[in-house]
Amino acid sequence: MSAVQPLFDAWLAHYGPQRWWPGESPFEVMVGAVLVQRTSWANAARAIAALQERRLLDSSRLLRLSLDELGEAIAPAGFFRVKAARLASLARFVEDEGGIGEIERLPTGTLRSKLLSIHGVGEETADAILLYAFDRPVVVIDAYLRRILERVRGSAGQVHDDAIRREVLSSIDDARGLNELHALAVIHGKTACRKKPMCEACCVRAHCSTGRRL
DNA sequence: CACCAGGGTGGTT
DNA sequence: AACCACCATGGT
Repeated sequence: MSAVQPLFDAWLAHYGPQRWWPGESPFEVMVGAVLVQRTSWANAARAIAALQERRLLDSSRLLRLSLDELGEAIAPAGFFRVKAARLASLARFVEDEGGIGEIERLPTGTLRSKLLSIHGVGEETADAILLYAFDRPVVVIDAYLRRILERVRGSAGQVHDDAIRREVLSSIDDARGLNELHALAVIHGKTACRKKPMCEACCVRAHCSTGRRL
């Protein structure tokens, strides 16, 4: 019996469909996935807007810029020196693969391995790119989802990512649902009570003991 | 003032 | 394998 379905149903009913990711092209989504690392979406969005204004949401054009210039453009997203290098390696990957059109043809497992080989792309970023840029049915596991599932499971000890993947996929296995699940987990984590670990009422019921509503 | 935000890397134990 | 410091801006 999976604990995921009741959470998904409650969140969807309460918050409504989120329809992530706000991005017009796969490359823009990839860039956004890096820029938002450990950063609020509001700040990442400013950096994306700055790139858009300079017509840099294009791998070949982005590669022509120096890291200093790139860093200056994305400064609002924070960690700008690190992220400038990561965007450059992302753009180089797209160019080396022959463009987004070629990347779209790769099988999900192959694409995931390639994404993970990019410097600055870890598991969460790779899975977010697979799901939101390329519409692949993968589970995006972030700190929110881990925290929530650990609490719902109740038992001590950490829940391994592969166990989370299997449990989620037993209830939700299509890209559309997995898209909503991750978005709703983030929205819930930002708006519901922040007790660590989250109380069960926050996760499952219509209210939580701190008085903030689900 | 402290704490957080849609992580990942490199170094140390 | 499990920590740890570090990266940096903007909002609350």
